[in-house]
Amino acid sequence: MKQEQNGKQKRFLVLDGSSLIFRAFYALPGLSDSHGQPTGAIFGFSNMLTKLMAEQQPDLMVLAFDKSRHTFRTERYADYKGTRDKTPEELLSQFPLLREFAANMGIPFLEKDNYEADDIIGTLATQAAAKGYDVRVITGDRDALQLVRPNLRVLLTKKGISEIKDYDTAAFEEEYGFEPLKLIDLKGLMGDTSDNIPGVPGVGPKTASKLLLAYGSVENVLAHVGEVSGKKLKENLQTYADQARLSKELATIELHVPDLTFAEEDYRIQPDMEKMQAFCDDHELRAVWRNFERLYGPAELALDLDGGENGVAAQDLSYDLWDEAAVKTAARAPYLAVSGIFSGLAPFASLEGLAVVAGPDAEKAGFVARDSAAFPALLQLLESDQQAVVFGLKRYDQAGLRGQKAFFDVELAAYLLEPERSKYALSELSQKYLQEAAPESFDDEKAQAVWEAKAISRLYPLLGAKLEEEKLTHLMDTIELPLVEVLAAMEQNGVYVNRAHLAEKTEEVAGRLQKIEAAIYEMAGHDFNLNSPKQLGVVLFEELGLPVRKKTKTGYSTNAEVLESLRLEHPIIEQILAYRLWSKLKSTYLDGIAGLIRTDTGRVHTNFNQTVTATGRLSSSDPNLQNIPVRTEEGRMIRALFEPGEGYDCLLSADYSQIELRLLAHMSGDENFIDAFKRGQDIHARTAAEVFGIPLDEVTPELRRHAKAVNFGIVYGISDFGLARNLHISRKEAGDYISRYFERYPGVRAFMDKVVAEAHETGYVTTMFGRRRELPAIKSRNFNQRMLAERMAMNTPIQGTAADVIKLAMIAAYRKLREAGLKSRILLQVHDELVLEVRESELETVQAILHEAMEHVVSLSVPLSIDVHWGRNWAEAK
DNA sequence: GATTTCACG
DNA sequence: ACGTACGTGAAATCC
Repeated sequence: MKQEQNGKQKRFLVLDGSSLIFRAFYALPGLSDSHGQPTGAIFGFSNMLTKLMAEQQPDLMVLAFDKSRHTFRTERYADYKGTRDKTPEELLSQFPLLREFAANMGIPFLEKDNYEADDIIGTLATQAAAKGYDVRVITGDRDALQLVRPNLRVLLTKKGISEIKDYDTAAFEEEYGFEPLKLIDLKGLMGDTSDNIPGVPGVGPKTASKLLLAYGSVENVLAHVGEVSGKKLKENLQTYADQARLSKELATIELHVPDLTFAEEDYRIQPDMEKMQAFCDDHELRAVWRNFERLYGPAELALDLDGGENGVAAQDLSYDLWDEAAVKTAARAPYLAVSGIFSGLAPFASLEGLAVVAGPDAEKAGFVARDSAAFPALLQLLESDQQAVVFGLKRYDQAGLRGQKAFFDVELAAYLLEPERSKYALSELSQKYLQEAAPESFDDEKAQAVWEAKAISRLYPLLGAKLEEEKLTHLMDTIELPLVEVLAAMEQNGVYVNRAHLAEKTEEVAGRLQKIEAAIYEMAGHDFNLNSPKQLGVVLFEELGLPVRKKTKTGYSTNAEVLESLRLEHPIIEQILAYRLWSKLKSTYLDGIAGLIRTDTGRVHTNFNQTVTATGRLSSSDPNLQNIPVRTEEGRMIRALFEPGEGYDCLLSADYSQIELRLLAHMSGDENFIDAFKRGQDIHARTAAEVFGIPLDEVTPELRRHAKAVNFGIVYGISDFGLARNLHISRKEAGDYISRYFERYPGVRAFMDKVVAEAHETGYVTTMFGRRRELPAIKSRNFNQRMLAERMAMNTPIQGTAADVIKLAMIAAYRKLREAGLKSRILLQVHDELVLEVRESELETVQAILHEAMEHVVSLSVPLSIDVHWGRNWAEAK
């Protein structure tokens, strides 16, 4: 079953020198050697290179560079890459060094008049791939993805240069949904601002993808322009047809650069160790030399081609095709580690097959394809009480394996153990917990699933034991695992958005923006890019001479707070604030959401991410439906676009009243605080009365506002500085507020002190339900970092407990709605609020269920209470 | 990719 | 002396 792949296939690494050196230059601060020669870029670049060579073990290499700005593309279109600034001198001066470095390494350094690095890369890489070499293009430029094909993968540098994403055809298609070569059609339609390729006005990535999905190419879109829906779109496609063709041409990498032929002998790596050492000595690149030595010197890594101890050893990814008897045998295993192959666009999914490893000491992995006779038997087994373990349970749920109690999820386990990690890829968990790296690539998706199932089968006992040790098992079993089913359903439900209404609003806002823009340019005396804080800064603070209130690390600050303070200084400010407001609404909400309405369901299906936040909250993305505007009248019109879908009558919102402060009252046990909530008082007014020493009925709105800010401050981990800044009062006054607050609520002070002290002792804090967050910075000698950690120590137990509570309430509400046989269902969670789609006839019952589920899900020393509102859209449900 | 800005709880 | 409120995600610019 195992294929002998790449056994003798030689590996050719093709580097986009221009792209990588730019990345290296901007990633590293201005290093220089003692002669004053800047060396940051060369340092970063050579480190990257040696690392890459150690990992990739290439046989052949080449470095390609742009020669000059003038190319056959600028010939065709003078403005091509016309927005690029000129290369900084500190970088230019490093190019001769780079040539020298490449020469010493024995790596060919190629540049061609009239062509870009991309074209050299395209020409050599495709020739070599056609000849059967294992070709890998390394670049930071996404354009190169169009080259992906059999034998040719593109490794895209992300996040500076340290992280790399590997694209083969399958990976590309998974992300983009079409074949790599179609990337040029995509650019033809949408253009590319960074290269100044115009594209077709009004066509962004969403529209372009849609058009390509329907018609396949720019030419075919233009040929069928009559069928395209949307009047404006059709018009633009007709008017800008030539521009679209030109854009595609500009985006196409040339694969036939003249006088350039791939021949193996020209690209063998032949380093000159002596020259290399002299070079590194000369420019004080000690770390580079060390890496280089490790690579070619004492010969450890260099000889480690076929593995050894560091995880590159070929792993056994063979498997048996299971029949029903094999499935039956597997049922006797203590658990089944499972990894699925899915199809379908999230949040909808189908299982195409499952790789299975039966328990910790299975002899061999099994594979069961969807069409095999054993598949139903395996599904049945997984739906029984058989313990099953997966990575990323939600997707399985969405593929139909729903409502099972005997599932465990290693991704969720890793999240509970380390909620601050940014990623929980199985490969990383394997590296960290099993000290075993994932293979660089897999022969096919079955081999990958087999590897995953094996990794899961070994991670499960390990992570399970760690959860026990950290007392996180209960949280896992009662909150995170049961919640998966609820989130899976919410994502599939989606929310209906009124498209017609949305389109109208978009037009309206576009018109408004144009007027504001014109007024601003008029006042400024010239056009500029209003979306650029940098250009705006020049206009406001240099040309108009307005006073500078605040600076960012790169220039003048132009945020709303600063602009607000300049309101009376110049009429342009008012307009800029208006522009910011409307352009935010248009780009993020109107255009952003329009692009994510699914044509098959007519609804938007957000992702509810369960392993993102450090505190235990959920997050929402693509689109984020947890930050839909509500605070301003203009913003609420966005909210009004969300309506009940067919078969439903209203949207209902149920939000907790002051849940964080109530939890603080309970957890701190402060009697005064608890008393306020038990009496059902307005907590901010009561706080004002306490802090300012006046009777409750003499609290003015202004005093209440100040007290409210103090309450917020307490939850965030109070500091006089922050409070002063928020209320525009002096730091001393803010300090007085805080000390009077703590005098009146001594239990709160004691609680905060205790939490911080515990964090210092143990290095972590916990919520009421045992969720934990490590705070290593609390021991930092850096004052700022330590203070930040202390504020996190105060905030996390409160925010995290609130997250625990609403998660429990969601599970309870979901179950009760189902048990009652209701059609009404939960659509969204916004941290302290649930949004449901409700039938009028069920309104009473739904409310009763929510009160019960949300208010009585835990028993505290203060009552929990919710406010419920409903209406014909989300804005009315307030 | 990093930075800035701004939307939410 | 230090110089920030806690937790998120998305869009845009400039590199």
